[in-house]
Amino acid sequence: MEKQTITIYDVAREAAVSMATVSRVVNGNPNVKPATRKKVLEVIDRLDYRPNAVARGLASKKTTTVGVIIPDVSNAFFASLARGIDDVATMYKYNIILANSDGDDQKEINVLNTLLAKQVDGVIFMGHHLTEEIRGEFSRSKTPVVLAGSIDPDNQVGSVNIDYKAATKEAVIKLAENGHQNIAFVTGPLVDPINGVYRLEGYKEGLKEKGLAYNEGFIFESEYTYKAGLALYERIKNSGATAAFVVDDELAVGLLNGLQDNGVKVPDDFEIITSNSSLFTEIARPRLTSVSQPLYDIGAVAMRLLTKLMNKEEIEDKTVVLPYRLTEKGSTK
Amino acid sequence: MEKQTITIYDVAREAAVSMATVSRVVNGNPNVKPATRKKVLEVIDRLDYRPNAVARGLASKKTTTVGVIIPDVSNAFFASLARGIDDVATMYKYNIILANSDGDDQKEINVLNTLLAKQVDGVIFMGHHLTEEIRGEFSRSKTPVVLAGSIDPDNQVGSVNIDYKAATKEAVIKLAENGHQNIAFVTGPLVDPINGVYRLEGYKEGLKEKGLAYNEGFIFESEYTYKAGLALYERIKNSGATAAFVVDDELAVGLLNGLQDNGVKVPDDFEIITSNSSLFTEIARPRLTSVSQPLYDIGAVAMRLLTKLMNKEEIEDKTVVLPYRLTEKGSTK
DNA sequence: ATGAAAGCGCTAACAA
DNA sequence: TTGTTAGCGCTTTCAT
Repeated sequence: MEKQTITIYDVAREAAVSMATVSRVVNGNPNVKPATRKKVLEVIDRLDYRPNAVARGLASKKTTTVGVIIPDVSNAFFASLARGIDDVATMYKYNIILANSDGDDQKEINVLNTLLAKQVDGVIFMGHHLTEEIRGEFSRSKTPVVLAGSIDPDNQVGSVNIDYKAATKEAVIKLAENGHQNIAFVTGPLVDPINGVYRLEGYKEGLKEKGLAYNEGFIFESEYTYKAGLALYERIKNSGATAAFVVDDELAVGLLNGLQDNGVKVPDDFEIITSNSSLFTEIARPRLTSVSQPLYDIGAVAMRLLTKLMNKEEIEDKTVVLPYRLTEKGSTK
Repeated sequence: MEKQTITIYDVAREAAVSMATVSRVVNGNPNVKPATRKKVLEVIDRLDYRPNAVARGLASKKTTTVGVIIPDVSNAFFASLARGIDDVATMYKYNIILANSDGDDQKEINVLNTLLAKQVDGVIFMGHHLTEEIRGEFSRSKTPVVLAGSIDPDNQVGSVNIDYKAATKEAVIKLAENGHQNIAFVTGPLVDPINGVYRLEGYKEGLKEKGLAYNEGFIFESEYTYKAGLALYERIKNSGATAAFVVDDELAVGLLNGLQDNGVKVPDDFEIITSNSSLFTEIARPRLTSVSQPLYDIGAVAMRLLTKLMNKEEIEDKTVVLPYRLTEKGSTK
């Protein structure tokens, strides 16, 4: 025969109190006489009672779980964000349902719908490009949403990012000041406004500030992979570029190895600035100069913001911009 | 005023059928007249009805979510497993609650309990060392558990791994055959039976097979971090070792860089075989020869096994051993 | 093929 | 301080 599950009713009976009282002690409600509380706790312990969170969720309309939509956990960039999210979630007694989307529009929609069906109290979204459709879903549902490392062009939902434009501008200026005239912009998909709008603007402004002309031939759109970076060597070399700002570390390490495997000296013959200061930037030889984004913190702050939203607290500004730094290592002079 | 949530009851009323019928069409039960089904679907569409998974979970005692306990998502090794898990979970209509434990015994227990409270249908556990306490919790609850990349000494729960002993033995033999007499075993915590029992045995057997003596001075226990690897250089050099088998890629790259930064040529003066064939082994120069563990597959197979357990299917063998390969790259001759 | 009705285990008024 | 009693939204017998 099946092991019978212990319910709040069993505890109430054994402790000779009402369910309401048991519920109160379980939930730490102060309106319980210490003696009663003690008695109830004793029974709970004796029966090994574990409150059923699903029943609680149905009754209270709160699940204490949040949905996290991530392109790919096995990507170091997003994994760092995810870790920050989970740590803060745990801190506030939430759990996260983690769902990979591969950045695919349809998967994002599907997964969002199943998360909402599961009554998550909030959603953290990471993705490259917010489609109209998903933004529609966001605004249609009353579940709070926060973007982590992703941008909503018109700030309907909360978001946490760095100032991509300023960071890129600073990096480009540095390369220009090191004497480079031909600076490549090695980027991920330009449909992502982080690349196609903010970073690209920063790149152009940086050039302009140093009196350099913008030239489309120096824009290299690519996947965010090591292999793509390796493969880029040939094209970049042919373009005549002598330095590059790269938006992703895997990509940058690929480019670095592509250059070095072909006898190009870094930083002597070619300088590189990359973007996330991940472990890759430490491992590479030379180590890569990089824009340091506080990835963990972006996740952590996004989750913290979400707790406030879920709590219906007043928010000063739902659009958070975290600081970045330019960390100089060995791939620049 | 609040937007009223649409329930199954609303749909039933509008469609002039019973809740039971609506439930049947939502769940694809064939016992519904096509005309009725059509009518109901129409209303569902019109009202934009979304079934509440929490209510469903309470009524059906199934949540279609599984708990995943992971030491650290931002570790590339575990992230790969997690990705495999999620992909298969999605395939079988499950979601995963992902919880980081840092390999901390107490956190593991806590998180397991909250997962069980949330009525997950199953649990996938990744961790270095199964404490008695957590094994007790596993056997006490009737929720199925599968270990991914972790070993249960007495196979109470399901698990998916590679043959660590054979892999290590093979690697050590290869190093011995390349002429090395002093082969270091660079390992993570030996309390983890994967290291302290299986790999260590493989190491010893490999030495024995090649007529080499075992010497404790060649065992280096370390954290799984790049920094720890870098720091190991000095000790390993002083030990007189001229080759190393390393159980973790980050650690191995650290050691590699430590050696090379100090002028030791790899593989000419020192050979290295590492263990996970992660991207790090590609990025390093020279690229690292490695035991290739199918990380994604370990996760995927673990999740697949869990679906069978949750489904109460008969399992031939709950202890799955996946194949590994020794992939030769540049850090061996 | 369809409906009625009893839960699932808990929270949250409201009363007392 | 404690108890009574409706639900929360759905699934699932059991009838019909």
